[in-house]
Amino acid sequence: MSESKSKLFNEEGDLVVPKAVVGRLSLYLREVQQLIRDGKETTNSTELGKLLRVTDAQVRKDLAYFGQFGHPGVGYRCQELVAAIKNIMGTNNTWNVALIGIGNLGRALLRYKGFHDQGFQIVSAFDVDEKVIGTQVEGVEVYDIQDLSEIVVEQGIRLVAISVPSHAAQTVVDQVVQAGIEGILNFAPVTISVPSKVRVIGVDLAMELEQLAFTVVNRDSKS
Amino acid sequence: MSESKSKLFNEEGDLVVPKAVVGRLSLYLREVQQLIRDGKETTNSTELGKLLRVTDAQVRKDLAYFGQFGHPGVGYRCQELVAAIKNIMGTNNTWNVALIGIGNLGRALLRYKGFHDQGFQIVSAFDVDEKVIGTQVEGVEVYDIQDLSEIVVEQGIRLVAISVPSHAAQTVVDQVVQAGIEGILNFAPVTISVPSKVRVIGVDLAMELEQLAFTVVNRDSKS
DNA sequence: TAGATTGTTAATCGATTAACAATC
DNA sequence: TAGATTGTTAATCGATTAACAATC
Repeated sequence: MSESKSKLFNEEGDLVVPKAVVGRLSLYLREVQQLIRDGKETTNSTELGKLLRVTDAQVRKDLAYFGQFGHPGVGYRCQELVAAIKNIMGTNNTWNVALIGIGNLGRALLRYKGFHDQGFQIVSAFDVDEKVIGTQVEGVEVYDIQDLSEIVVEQGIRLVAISVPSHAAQTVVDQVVQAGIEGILNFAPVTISVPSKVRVIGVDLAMELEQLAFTVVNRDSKS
Repeated sequence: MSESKSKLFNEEGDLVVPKAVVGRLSLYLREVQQLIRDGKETTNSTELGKLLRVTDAQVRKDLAYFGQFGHPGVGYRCQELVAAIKNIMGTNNTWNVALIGIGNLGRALLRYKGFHDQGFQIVSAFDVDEKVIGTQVEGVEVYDIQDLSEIVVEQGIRLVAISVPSHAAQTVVDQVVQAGIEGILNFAPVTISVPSKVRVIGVDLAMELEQLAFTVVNRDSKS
């Protein structure tokens, strides 16, 4: 029954949830996971609002886009809410991820422990450099990027992280798209072109510093 | 004369530019820099809009928050526009940045070439591990974090990047704030508390993958 | 039951877009 | 001059907030 997702989409098949809401959903998840570590059983929209610096109404509205997870008079049970948000984000099961580009950043990503806890596992790595192809980095095999299509199918990989030099990014993206990848996390500081069916999120580290510089230079009176 | 910035602030001293505009400003900068590399002398709001997938009206309005950089009938001269945006972002001069936490990610950030081009230089690194204190990584000296206040003054450092384990993040942040740092780029996947005068931008890599997973799972009909 | 807190509607606020006179 | 494109105003659209009946 295709009705199960009906609230998230309108008649034209467009996602009806504001993009900002999805961003906050990840933040709610992170905070509630922290509350659980702190030993809390339940939370509520006021508490979550304070943690994220949004209003309580915003918290309730954000969550209500996806269903009814709260208990009037009680609040939200932490474990329940975590399960619900993971379900929405699609991270209740682990995603196999491929890493493309074994430079400095790529190696750091391979060693990064934070992915696993949130349901992501880098299961294979790819490069063009013959010196690294065939080796293992952090227990992850490095393959020739030419073998991408094959390995992707073999290992059920739907997402890739790309950490190649900017000049190589579009070529790699084309290969990745060709291999049937559905989502790309792009660390190269360039805009890449993909068919509309493929999702892209770009992370530009220099740009983040730039945004920080702006907020420091154009500081206003309050937070 | 405090009138020079008057357009960006209202009577209460609050920044009057939508946050989303500042984000796009960095994207305009990146695109125009690319256009220059491609040999283009001028661009216009229609072209920039297509590159960023926003309307031409949005481009003109965004830039107009900060002044008049365009030439009716001509468009925007690329070099001029780059200079103008760098001026707005505060990156027309180089920022000295300190890196805190020399783990996997920290080392990758030290080696990352992309910062320099956008006006950022990591001039010193800090850790608590005696084994790395006193060594150099990529030509950058690693200091004891206890020496932070001293070095920060010495080297004119106003921004730091923090890549320490989550459990250490808040302690490090407190030290950083104590040392008079004005802006923090936080790679630890936790919310940190700072006085309102200090700016923070958080980069949570697992969260980015999570956002990507969401867009893949809840794919709508169009881009 | 009384108190707390949700989910949801209506009102408010802010951001985007369309349109066009001014300019080169 | 005719054509192109800006900067800006007004109209539209979308997101946030306030308020409250429903619920535990």
